[in-house]
Amino acid sequence: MTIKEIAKLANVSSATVSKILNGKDQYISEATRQRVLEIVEREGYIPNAIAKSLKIKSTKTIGIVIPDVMNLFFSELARGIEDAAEKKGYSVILCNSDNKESKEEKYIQILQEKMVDGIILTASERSVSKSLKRRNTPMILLDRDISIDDNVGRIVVDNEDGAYNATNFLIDKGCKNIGFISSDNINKSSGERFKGYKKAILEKGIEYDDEKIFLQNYTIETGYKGTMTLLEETKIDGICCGNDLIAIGAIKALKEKDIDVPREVKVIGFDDIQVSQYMDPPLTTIKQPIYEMGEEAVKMLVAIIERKEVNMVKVLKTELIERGSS
Amino acid sequence: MTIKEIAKLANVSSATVSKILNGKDQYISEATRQRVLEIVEREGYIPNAIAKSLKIKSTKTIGIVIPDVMNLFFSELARGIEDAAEKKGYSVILCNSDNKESKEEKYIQILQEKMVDGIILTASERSVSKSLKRRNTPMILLDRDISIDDNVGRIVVDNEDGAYNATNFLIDKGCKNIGFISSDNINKSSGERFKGYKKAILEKGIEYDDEKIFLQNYTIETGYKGTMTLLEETKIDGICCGNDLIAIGAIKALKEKDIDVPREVKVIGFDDIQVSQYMDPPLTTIKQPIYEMGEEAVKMLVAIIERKEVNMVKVLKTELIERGSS
DNA sequence: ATCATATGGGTAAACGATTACCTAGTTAAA
DNA sequence: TTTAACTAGGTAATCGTTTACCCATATGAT
Repeated sequence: MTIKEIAKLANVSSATVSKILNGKDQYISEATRQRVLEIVEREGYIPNAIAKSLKIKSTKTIGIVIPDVMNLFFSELARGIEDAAEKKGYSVILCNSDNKESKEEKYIQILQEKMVDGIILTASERSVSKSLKRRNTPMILLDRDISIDDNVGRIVVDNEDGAYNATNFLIDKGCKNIGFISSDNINKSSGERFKGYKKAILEKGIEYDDEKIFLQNYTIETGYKGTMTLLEETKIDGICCGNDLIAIGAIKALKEKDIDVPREVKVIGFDDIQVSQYMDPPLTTIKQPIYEMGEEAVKMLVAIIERKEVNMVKVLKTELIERGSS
Repeated sequence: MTIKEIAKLANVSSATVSKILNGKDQYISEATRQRVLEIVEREGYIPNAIAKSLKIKSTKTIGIVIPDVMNLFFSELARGIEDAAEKKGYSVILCNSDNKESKEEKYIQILQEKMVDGIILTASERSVSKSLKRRNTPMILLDRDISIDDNVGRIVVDNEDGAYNATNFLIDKGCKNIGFISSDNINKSSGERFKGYKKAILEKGIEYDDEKIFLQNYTIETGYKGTMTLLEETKIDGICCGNDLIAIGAIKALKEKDIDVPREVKVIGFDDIQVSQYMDPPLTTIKQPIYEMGEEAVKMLVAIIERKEVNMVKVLKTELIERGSS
């Protein structure tokens, strides 16, 4: 079923059908309008958006590249993006990069071939210089900022401030030996959180101690391993975690060692992913407005696509959520 | 940059460029091949897949419609799908239906307009009759089976068997008063799990008691509310939960009531979502091969797209994972 | 010497929409 | 009565590929 066949059935030209279907029916009589619409309905005609896209040079589709939808943080981002996109009439193509630059580049290439109107990228750890250059598709960097001078939008959170507040919170609760477990800081957000941690302890006159730092990945396993390592090598009464998954792993390790949380060791996370509140003890954490970040990314991207004036960087605030783990 | 411009730069016709780019270069000299490829590289030419799709009538894209990517179960499904799709050269468009038939129908319409090669649907609770009829896009029903006679593929798990095993496990552990909390059973999978539960207790001579049943949603809240309700109205020493989220809510409620899990009340979940093992106590559950289900859905779908012979229904097995909650 | 086949490419018609421009009749204004 | 403007459509080029054919020339077989 094509628009031509519909046109034939209705005894009009395909132009007329097209105009009716697109609401450009100012100069179409109500009679033919109804007739055409009825035939469209009766025949179950489905417009071919591919053909349309080819002509109008817009696919009403955006691509998102994230490390892994199974990670609660990214799935919430994805959800925020999809919801906002749907409201604006866009579909979203989902790509999981597994934090691998190769997959990331491959996906960005494919997305451009598919002529997406824009791309939202939560970058893997290293910069993706090649595919990002000579790109003409609008792009937003979400959460993970990478240093490229290119013309991209950015949605980030004040990571340093968040970690600073987290650490201060632990200090105020009486902690004197605070560990820091996070992703290794070639990635910018983790680096900023580390800075916030350091700033807080130094300000309060606590000595910085390399042995209290464990940097690996943003995973539960890292939290577990990191805590076990810190426990062996040094004395701690508080752990500032780079994200909630790490905090979950940390608590698991502490429990196994029969160390009471929060009495003996206090733990604070970062992100406030959905399950955090259901952990035992419920996680105290620095809440990122994850869903909202996704939404903001879409808003900025669509504004760029529509060639509106926009501020190319938006920094969102974090918020400390006190629960049971500290 | 179009193929024609590349052709002009290389002093060949666009047909030649197209053939080279698509590996149909049997009758192209190595010299021109190299020359064209170099120009393509130098100019950063990106093929327009939209134009290609229009011509070859295939978009190498599939659509997935799930209730909510933020739900761990569905995000794992989505990941399984995306990974398998990528291996087969397909991209995936992600749609969240929020369990609403209206959104579901809207998305299915859009996906068809975008000429996806196939659709994977985890249906919302009620049947989506209208948009599923007169469809000519291949479709797989994943996890949630709905009764349509139409020509669709199906990937399901043996839900009845899983719940049967779960309940039997609780009985073998000594439970005599087993509650059942799940989604209300207009949706088929929950209905089957309920049947498995009932079958198990009746077989062991335990009387069926309506008061021990609480059916609402597949959410943490339902688990919490359901447990509180059962605790008030009746006596229980075991809870068979329709999924892990419910189990998480149940444990939360039991802890609040200072009831020890698993000593006083044993809890078993269903799904084995990622975080289950990190709960306290770690969840005993009926593991569904979630990721694999996503993969299988893609395999079946691609087989249908490529017009291969396939069995239109695949039933996967569950497995009991014993952890700390029972 | 002739014919068949392999080699290296080019021409142009699709694919299914959109839309700038055209036509022709009707109304209204001058 | 002429003309401008509005109404209700139609024509056909175009978007960027792919691919069924077509056309040479070269090579080999008979």
